[in-house]
Amino acid sequence: MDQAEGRPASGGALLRQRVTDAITEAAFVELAETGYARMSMEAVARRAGVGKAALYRRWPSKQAMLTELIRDRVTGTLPPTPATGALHTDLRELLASIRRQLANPLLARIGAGLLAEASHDGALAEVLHTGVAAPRRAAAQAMLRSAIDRGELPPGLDTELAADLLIAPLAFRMLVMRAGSDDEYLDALANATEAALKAAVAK
Amino acid sequence: MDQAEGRPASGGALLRQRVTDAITEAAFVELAETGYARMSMEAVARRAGVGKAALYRRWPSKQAMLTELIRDRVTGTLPPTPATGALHTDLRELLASIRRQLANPLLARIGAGLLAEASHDGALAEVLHTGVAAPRRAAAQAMLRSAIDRGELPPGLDTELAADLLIAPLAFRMLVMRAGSDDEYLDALANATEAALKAAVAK
Amino acid sequence: MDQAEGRPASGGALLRQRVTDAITEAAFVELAETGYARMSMEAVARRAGVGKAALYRRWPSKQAMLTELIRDRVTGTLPPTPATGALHTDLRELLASIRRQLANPLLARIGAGLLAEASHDGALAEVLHTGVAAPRRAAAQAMLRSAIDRGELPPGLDTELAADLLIAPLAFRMLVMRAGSDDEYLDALANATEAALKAAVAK
Amino acid sequence: MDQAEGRPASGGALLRQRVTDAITEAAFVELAETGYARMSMEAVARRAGVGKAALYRRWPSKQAMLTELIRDRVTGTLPPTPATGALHTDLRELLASIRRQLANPLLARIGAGLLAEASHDGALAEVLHTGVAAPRRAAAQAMLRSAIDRGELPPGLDTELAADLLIAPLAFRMLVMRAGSDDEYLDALANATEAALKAAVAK
DNA sequence: TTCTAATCGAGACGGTACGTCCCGTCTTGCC
DNA sequence: GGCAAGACGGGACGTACCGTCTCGATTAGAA
Repeated sequence: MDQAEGRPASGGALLRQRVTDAITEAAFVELAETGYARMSMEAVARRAGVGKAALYRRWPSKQAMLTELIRDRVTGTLPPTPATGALHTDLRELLASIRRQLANPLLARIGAGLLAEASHDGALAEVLHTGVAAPRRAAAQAMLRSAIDRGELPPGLDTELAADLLIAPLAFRMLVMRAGSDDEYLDALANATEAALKAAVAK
Repeated sequence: MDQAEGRPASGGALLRQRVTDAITEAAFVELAETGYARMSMEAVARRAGVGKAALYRRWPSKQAMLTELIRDRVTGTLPPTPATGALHTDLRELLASIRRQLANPLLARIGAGLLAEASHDGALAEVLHTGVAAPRRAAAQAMLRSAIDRGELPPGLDTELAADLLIAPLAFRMLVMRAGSDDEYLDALANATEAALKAAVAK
Repeated sequence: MDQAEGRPASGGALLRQRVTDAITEAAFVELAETGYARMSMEAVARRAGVGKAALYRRWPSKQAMLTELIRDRVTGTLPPTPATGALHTDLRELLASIRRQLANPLLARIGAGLLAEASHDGALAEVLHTGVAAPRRAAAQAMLRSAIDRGELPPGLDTELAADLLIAPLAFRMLVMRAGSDDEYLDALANATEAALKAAVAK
Repeated sequence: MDQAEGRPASGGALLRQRVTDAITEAAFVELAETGYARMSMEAVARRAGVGKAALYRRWPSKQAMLTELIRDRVTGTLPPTPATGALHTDLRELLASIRRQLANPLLARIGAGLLAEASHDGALAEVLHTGVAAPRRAAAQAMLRSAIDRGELPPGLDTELAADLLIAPLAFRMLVMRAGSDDEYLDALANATEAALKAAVAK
């Protein structure tokens, strides 16, 4: 799944970067146009001006290609963890950051398909979990720990639950309900979430 | 899309209920086994012991069939709105009810696929919104209004936001993160949500 | 294959003649329009304003229906055997008669299909042989016997061969080659055939 | 319809001869077993061990495939024109040659179907006319011209009519009547035909 | 610089599923 | 019981992709 580089072998040749790039580019365009499930390898190859074999030389299957492409695109673009020095402003900033990320048009088009595929494709599920969800949860939890250190939140805070409270309402609204959220909504949500966090102590 | 009943004037022939039932049954089994996107009409027909034409006589396409099947299965199974007389117990009961619904194994298998398909299929999106989401939100909001009437929540409550706070954390966790939730999680979540609701006043 | 009439049975009812007629009429129109092999029972029923079952109540299959229809239409329409009192004029008249029959537009459309079907359908082959070919050969042979009696042809004439010589050139030309034949052609053919017949003595 | 050879400019892929051969082989077996009209592309593909797409890559439809297959099989197998130096022996030899060709078991099975299809399919009609009928008529007419040059036939011979007289009786008997013909029949037919030819002068 | 082997574009390959049409049978309710 | 209408199981039609394979024509590392 990662043979896109390398091969110092004997008389051989390497997979050419230009080709890989053309495929990647074409694949994201196709993804955006037709969605995760409907995208066809033939269309990607055609758009990239490339033979189908060039795709299958790089990835063993359509799923694997998409999984890797998603991973590479999505990983490493983690926005900075808010650190304003106060829980309420940190919170408000985190919500704005989440909104910004979820408003990405590609994500809007293929996000749901990604989650659907992940139910059947362990590799993709893993990518999404460790590449997307985990770092964001970790950032949120770091933010919460700062607040605990500052005394803004009780030391007994259940950070697992707290991360859900922080992320879920906005993520669910945008990803699943496909509803928008204006600044007022975020303000109100920040207030409510702050209250929730203060009550989120483990038993 | 709903011609399974009704009479085209005179002398005509009706779609037979037994066949419709066999197809419906087979379709759900296939859905559970292979998921929303991978399911094949041929497999459904084969399993139902039916010709492919019997499917296409009822629905114009695979998408239409699935959309209608989902609608019929999912609509009308609305659990009762909690009405214990106290916000906290209502809340706890609603969370338990949501967990029960989301634990449905069929839903677990095809829920994500459904959401993915809905991004590209307006009819399905509509079905999911008006058939699934809207009644549940309405029930949650009715519950909240009772609490307002009893003075447990402020009259200025933003019920739109409040519904998100009620439903999203658990739904997101189970549907998207595919994580479980034990009774302790629900207890703690109920506490935190109650606090959030009390702070969820519109600006 | 012959149940189109009859059935004085117990409390039953008879197949209605009006329906049979409508089907027959429609079948010939469809035959003429789409040919023997392409004709569809659904189209016949539709055109006749009749249920498909009405067809299958009368005939066990598409082939059987066509076979019987062809038989009924084609049998009994035998033109009179020429008897002018002289071989040459008899001959010329017979050729004109053959040309007239083969110029039938329905025959032109479905004749070849009929022959093709007959290769795979013994019943149809039988119908065509005993209903169409045999009586015409018999008439030709009667004509030849008159000529022998008059001394215009030798008594040792091979009437089997002679019938081929009489019928085949024109029939092959029109039926298989789908070529026309004007009066001059028929005149010349009559001359040549007369010469051939005089030489057609069995060894 | 003929792209089985040739190169589409550069880098492309060719239809593989082995596959084409397997399909051709399978198609003729199926043709012989089930006839022209009943033959199915799925059965051909199955028997050839080939995907249906391999067929449709070569020919746009079932009809086109059969038309081309027939053309290729039937064209170029023209037997030599008799040239014994005497009309009577030429004639006898030509009849024997016709009998030999029409006794081909494949032809016996699908010949009629071919003619039937030709009524509805101009391409096939053309193939049969220019590929099968025309060269044979031309050969017969060449044979007749030699006889004229030798003085065995009158210079005013109507060669169009003469070709009919030569070919039709035997062809009609075998192809349409599906009757056999022994050597005695051919001897007698040769005698009669020779007499007919001598009388076949244009008006 | 020449050799040489893997990569390249193109697209054919065996398959599977799509949605359509027709076969011959069966079902429904009316006459 | 026949009738019109048309649903039924089945099977072939011709199309679109899947992932693999084949073909000459590059192309770049090793000699």
